[in-house]
Amino acid sequence: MKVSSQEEYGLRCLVQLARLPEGESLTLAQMAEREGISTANAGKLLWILNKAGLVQSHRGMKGGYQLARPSSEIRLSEVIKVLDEDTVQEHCKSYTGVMEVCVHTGDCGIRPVIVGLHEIVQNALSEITLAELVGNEAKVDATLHQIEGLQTRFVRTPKVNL
Amino acid sequence: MKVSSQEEYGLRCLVQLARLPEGESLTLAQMAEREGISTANAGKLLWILNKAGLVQSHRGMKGGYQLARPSSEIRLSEVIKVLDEDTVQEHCKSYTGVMEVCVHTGDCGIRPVIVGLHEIVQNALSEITLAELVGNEAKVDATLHQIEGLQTRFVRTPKVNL
DNA sequence: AAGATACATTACTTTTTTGTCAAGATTCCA
DNA sequence: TGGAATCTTGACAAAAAAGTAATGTATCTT
Repeated sequence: MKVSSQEEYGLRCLVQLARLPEGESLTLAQMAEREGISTANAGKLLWILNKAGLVQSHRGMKGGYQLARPSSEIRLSEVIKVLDEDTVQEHCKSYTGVMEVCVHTGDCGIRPVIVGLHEIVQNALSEITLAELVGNEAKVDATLHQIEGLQTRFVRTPKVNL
Repeated sequence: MKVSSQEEYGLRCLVQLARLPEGESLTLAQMAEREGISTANAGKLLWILNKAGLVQSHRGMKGGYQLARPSSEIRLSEVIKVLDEDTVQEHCKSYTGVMEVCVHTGDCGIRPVIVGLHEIVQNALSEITLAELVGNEAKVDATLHQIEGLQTRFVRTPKVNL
């Protein structure tokens, strides 16, 4: 279970855009330099993000990329989903598909782990927006640890008073 | 963010072993057949699991593999960690290492996402043991959804009466 | 002790994922 | 209008992961 290169760099590019003052944009060359990746690679990533409607591009001089929506309206769950869509398709037509080919019949116990894990991750990521990632390490850290903390607490003690 | 092939098949092999009556074992050939993978591949997976101390092997006739501990004492968090250890090393010397090479200085907001995600996943997996995966889809599903449910509920409503 | 069975280990092949290149299309500016 | 800047796109190359093969070593049975 790991974050792919494409996910990581793609997310970083979006954070760069989220940092910009209203109305400004970044060219591929600028983006590449800021993230320490090649221009070609940045081009590919931004192309994916553009196709998915997360960023808007403009060609020619004065061209570049900017976010398609305010950073506070872009959740990480959406970002990650877009960035590994291609990959996920293959492993087995997304996690549901795993099962149709799976040698385990029905009641095997593994299916819910795979599917459930995916849900848990999406769930956690849906609590964070791009805006929260902008120059704000402490805050994000707190958000995530709040999730983890509660999780641990309540799960380990099945019945709690609500 | 996806479950690698090695993680999935490795886990499946362990579940096969967990299903066995006390004292019995499975050979590579049996394991391979039951999971629909090649014997060579099963050999590699079991070798990793053996090195990590999760299973015990015995050679020669009457040989095979069995769990090194009762299935109720093997948590999925440990299993997954063992199965992608090699892979994780490379991406950037485990998630902490990412940062030493990272072009982002200190307060970038991305680090806690990567690290935090990893923690959340480990956390969820540490709540499940191999024993719970044995022929018991409904139960695992409930466990995981309980985690997710609580998570969503509490995080979305920042202040709750406890 | 010999031979058969089964794991151990390393090197190699194939497939998948990443990353690069190059030719084309659009936009801006003079 | 022409040229420079910049994104677009598909083909290609390199690196990583997954899977296979082959040779070696331990254990059991007779």
